[in-house]
Amino acid sequence: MHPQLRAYFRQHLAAFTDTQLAALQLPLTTRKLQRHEVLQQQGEPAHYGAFVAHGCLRSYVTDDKGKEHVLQFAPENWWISDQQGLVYHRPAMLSIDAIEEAEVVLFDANFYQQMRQQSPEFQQLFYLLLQNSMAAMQRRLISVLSATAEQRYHDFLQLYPMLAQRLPQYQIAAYLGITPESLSRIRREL
Amino acid sequence: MHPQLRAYFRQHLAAFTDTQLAALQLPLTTRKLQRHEVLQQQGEPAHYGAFVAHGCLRSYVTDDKGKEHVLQFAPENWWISDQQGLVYHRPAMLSIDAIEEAEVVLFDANFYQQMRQQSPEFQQLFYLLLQNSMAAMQRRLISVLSATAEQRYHDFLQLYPMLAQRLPQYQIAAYLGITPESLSRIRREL
DNA sequence: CGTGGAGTTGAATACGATCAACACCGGTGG
DNA sequence: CCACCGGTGTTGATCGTATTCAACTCCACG
Repeated sequence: MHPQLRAYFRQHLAAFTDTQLAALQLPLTTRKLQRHEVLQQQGEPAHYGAFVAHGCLRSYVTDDKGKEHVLQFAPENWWISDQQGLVYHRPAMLSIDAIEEAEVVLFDANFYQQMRQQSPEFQQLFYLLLQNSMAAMQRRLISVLSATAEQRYHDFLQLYPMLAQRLPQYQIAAYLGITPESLSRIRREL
Repeated sequence: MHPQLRAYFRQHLAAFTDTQLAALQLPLTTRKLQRHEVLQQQGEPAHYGAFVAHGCLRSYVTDDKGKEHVLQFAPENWWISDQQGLVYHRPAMLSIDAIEEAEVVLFDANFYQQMRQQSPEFQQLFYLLLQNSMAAMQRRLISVLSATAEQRYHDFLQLYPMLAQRLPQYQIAAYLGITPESLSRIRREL
């Protein structure tokens, strides 16, 4: 198992030692990604989800007008996948690619089941993760529905100051749901 | 247990008979709600989530300008709650009230734990439900980010034709993130 | 060098919000 | 039975925020 992932599990699963974790039989493969390399294409079968060991990925959709909308940024120690596509073996609704050169640990559709078999603690962990993503997405939906572009940008700066540094502006714009031009104008007022 | 809830579990949990379900010790209480009766106030401690036996509830937030934004409609056989508030014993981010006169089955913060103890099938069921809500919320976020008000309204009609009949227009507008006036104008073009 | 991606700026445009007035309808009480 | 009322929905005029399209700068990288 990738050391970064082992460390992650150690931190989130009290009941395991490094040795126990190393002994786990999980269907995981490590892979390096170039900048802009695509892990998954919207519309194609979803083969893998990923744990990001380092670098940064994003999930996004491309609408009919060709505009990209970012759903999630995934820097180190985040998980990213098209859950629905993986679980139900349906075409992915999301594309996933690397914003920076990255190293990821890939898992497939059986991963969740196999983890459950090895320990119910994993299931608990993944339930919590899902719950947190859900809460985050809820907050985001509310903010898109109720706040102006400027407020949303400031919220983003508050919430992810590191990402705001790291990411190109047009990616942030695609996350906030505004054009790069609008974001540029917002930033001018500072 | 409320017969509507028992029927629901029977449908979603293959392994249980009615007798077994009736024997389960779950902390559930049934309650009737008047139209507009508030089950939970944004900012106050989250005591209960609800399974809707009949009628229709909604969860929503009120922003600083006093505008309401609907997160979810919950007609018969839907679950509705402020997950985060319940689980982490934090103030609720959402308000929940009854759009129509309703009958609900309330559950508290321990519900999930107690269900797990009685059978892992419950955990599985709730994981799936959570996954589905997540997917729905994702689709909605994408549609708010990428589609016009008109497109979103048509999507809503497609997805929830029944609800569109049942609900007052201004509730639908609050769900779509537009004003009642705008929705009225959109409907004129038909 | 020079080429292309990222960011900025300006002018015109579009979409939805706001504000105000009014129509419609169901219920309540005189 | 009718008058009144509040809640819901409609319509019009105006306004504001963000988009679009185009041009231009800057800079990293070949």
